[in-house]
Amino acid sequence: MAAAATAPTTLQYALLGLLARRPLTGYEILKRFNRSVVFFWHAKQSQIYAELKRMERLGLVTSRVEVQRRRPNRRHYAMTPAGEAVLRGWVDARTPVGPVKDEMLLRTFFSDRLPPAHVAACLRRHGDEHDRVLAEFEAIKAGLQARYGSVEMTSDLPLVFRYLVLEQGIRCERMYAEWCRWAADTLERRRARPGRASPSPSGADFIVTTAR
Amino acid sequence: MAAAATAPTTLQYALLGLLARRPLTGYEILKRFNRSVVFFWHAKQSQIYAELKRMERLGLVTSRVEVQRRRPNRRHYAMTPAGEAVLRGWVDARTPVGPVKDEMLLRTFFSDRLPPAHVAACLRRHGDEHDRVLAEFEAIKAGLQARYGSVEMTSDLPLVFRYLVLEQGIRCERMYAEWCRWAADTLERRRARPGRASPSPSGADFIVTTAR
DNA sequence: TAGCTCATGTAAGCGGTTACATGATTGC
DNA sequence: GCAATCATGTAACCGCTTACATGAGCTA
Repeated sequence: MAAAATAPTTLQYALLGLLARRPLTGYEILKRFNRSVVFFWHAKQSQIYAELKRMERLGLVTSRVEVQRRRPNRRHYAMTPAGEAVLRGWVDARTPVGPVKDEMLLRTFFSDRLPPAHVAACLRRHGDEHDRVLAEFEAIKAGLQARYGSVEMTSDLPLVFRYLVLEQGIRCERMYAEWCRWAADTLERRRARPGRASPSPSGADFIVTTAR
Repeated sequence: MAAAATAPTTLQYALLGLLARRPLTGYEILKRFNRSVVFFWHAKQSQIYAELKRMERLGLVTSRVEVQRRRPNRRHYAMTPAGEAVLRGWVDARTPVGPVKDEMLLRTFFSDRLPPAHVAACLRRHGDEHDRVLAEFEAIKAGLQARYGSVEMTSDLPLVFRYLVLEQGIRCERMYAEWCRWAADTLERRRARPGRASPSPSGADFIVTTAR
């Protein structure tokens, strides 16, 4: 039951969260992870199995092997009291507004050497991608509502939280798709105008004003 | 001029993008990076310096040292034709809709063991954080507009692209802040109702329907 | 006198991806 | 017969963070 000297990783919290309701095998954790958590926190199979092992060494979970005859053996994991304490502490903590990594924005930022009409077309294609994801999310929402009723109606608390994060996904995809279209429109509207190469400031950077 | 066997990393594209206009010293690259690119692609100083070295070995950039008397020596980097080709190829490529990592959503997803009123309060606090960032971005936009005119008006193409990505940041922060408030409202509205612990489905996961 | 700017680098370590290995069972 | 499912693991590698080192000059 060696106490964790270093702060747990986010993935550990995710796995503890999945184990919070009841014990699961590694494979079950993997499957559930890929059907729920993966939409907002991704990890590969190899990392998940490795992390579970590590968590056992840290005393956050315990495990036992079940021997099966016609199937590969499987390992059952259960959360320890220490694990539960860690999970509770984390859920209750503040979330920092972490730094962004968005390759599309980076690409757009450096797209001034391409013909604007072409960039506009790329933006529209990207917007279509987000529309597709959006449609997927909305289908999931519709499915949930059909089975269990709306957020307001259900008496199932965990379900409510699933609704909340799902809604964030929907809003995020919608926002991104709309931005793509708006950006494409803006570029194309400009095309009608003069639109010379680069006369004025340009060397100036993103930040121009404000404290800090 | 050894050709790159492995695909360049995104950070390399970012650095090439900064070098595209004119040669810069490592320190200048670092400063510009932290005033523009960092808003949508972050990297630490140590990584940037190391990456520039690596890019020179790969033939994407060249460098020469300038000896200074009253200041530390500095290294000037310039993009090679190979680097320019790599950059052009990348800018013109498709962007995949990369996987998400959002600790706030993960935390919310597993918040069913906390009192809903408390979770609502956390969500509001988080929303305030995003409001703060939003205000910062809008101040930057206002500053740009005051100096160089609106997106529609400027004849400076690179500036247009700065406007575009800035707008995405603004929309993203606004969306997030609004979602936080909506989620908090939803939880609080539920509190008035019965709101039992967990009778019905719960074990069911995120995905309930749809193809794939 | 303290602390910031200029200016570049190295080293340890971790989080995460890619890829590989195994092999019976079940469904089309 | 072919593919997918079940079920767990290891090993190499890479991107990135953290931390440290240096030291002159300028500004409050």
